[in-house]
Amino acid sequence: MGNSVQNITDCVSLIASEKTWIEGLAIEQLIKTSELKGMVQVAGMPDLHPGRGYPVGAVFFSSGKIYPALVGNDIGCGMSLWQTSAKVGNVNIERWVKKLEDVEQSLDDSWLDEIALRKTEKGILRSEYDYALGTIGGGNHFAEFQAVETIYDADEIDRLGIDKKRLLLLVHSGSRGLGQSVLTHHIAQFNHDGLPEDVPEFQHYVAAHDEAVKWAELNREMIAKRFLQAVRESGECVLDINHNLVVEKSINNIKGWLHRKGATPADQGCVVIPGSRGDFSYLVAPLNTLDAGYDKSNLYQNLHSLAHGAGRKWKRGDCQARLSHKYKKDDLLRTALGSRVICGNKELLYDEAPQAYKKCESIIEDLVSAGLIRVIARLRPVLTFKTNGGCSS
DNA sequence: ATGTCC
Repeated sequence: MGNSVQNITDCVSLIASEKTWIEGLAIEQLIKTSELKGMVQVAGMPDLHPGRGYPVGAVFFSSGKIYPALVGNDIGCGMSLWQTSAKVGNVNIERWVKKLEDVEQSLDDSWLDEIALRKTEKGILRSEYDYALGTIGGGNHFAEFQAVETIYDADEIDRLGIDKKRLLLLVHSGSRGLGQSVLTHHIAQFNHDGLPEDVPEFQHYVAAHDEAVKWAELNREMIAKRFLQAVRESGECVLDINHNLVVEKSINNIKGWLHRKGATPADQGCVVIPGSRGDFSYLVAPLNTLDAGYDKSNLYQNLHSLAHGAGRKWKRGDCQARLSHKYKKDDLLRTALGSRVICGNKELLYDEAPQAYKKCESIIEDLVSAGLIRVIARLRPVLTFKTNGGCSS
């Protein structure tokens, strides 16, 4: 395990083997973040890459104060995995492509009762962004139908209620404009400064944050339901995990705040670590402290977290220049794994191309050799939906 | 990341 955990400083660790390439700027950002007041320990995951000031694919544990800017605008962003009723061999993908034409519009009035009910059940009061419920958004967000390619742990697959003959639906989205508004409100008052636990704004932020997390969960639920309705199938949620949020946590007897910025929880059961749209995703089981032989010092180093994806290799905005000589727009609508891509936005088509990401397998290997996960299954992309919005030229 | 900025 030791060869996949690098101790950069006393309070900065990196869960990655020496052979995993990580951009220098991301490490610099990780170290800089560890120097914030009240910061106890930070950890980079193998998918670590630079963000705006702070790195993505990292977890930050602080004491006495929280840093909303570390969580960022997309509070509650995460992954939902749904089991669908569709049998893998029975699906005509091009027919589905046509059926998914309208899934980007606001949900129509037929959904109003269900939205009202689910908001009440989840305790969501805010309604300014209801028009965005059930929409994926841009960036790296997507909804992807996947087939179970290889099973490594059939018992766990059964426990999760997964039928390998049927397609899965993986939804990656967050709190859209709502989370953005929560961050903007904080920045307007405090810039990037943290909030000490004893100021009233601390509770205000935490309350707004927690509501945005629930809103993001409901957003993924509504996305899954509308996609299933569009292809005339049913489905059940297998798991839903947030990788962008701050939660209270005691680690090694220190009570503090765990900020996750693109870092999947390792303390909430099985999770999906998605590859790029042209790569496999992995269903994995985090190994917890109860597992024999688990080194407690290692638990501290990964701060109860795992990678949230394959990790960017190329910067957004660079990708079109790097790829357009070789791949025309239409070439990117199919992947090397034979999957189909829906994405009418040319910029996203290039920025989210598989070539812009590391191979997911290398991220998984690092987590396995660090002793942090066990692989349950490998999932193959069948149809990836990205936003059609924005420029389509 | 964002009914984003042009």
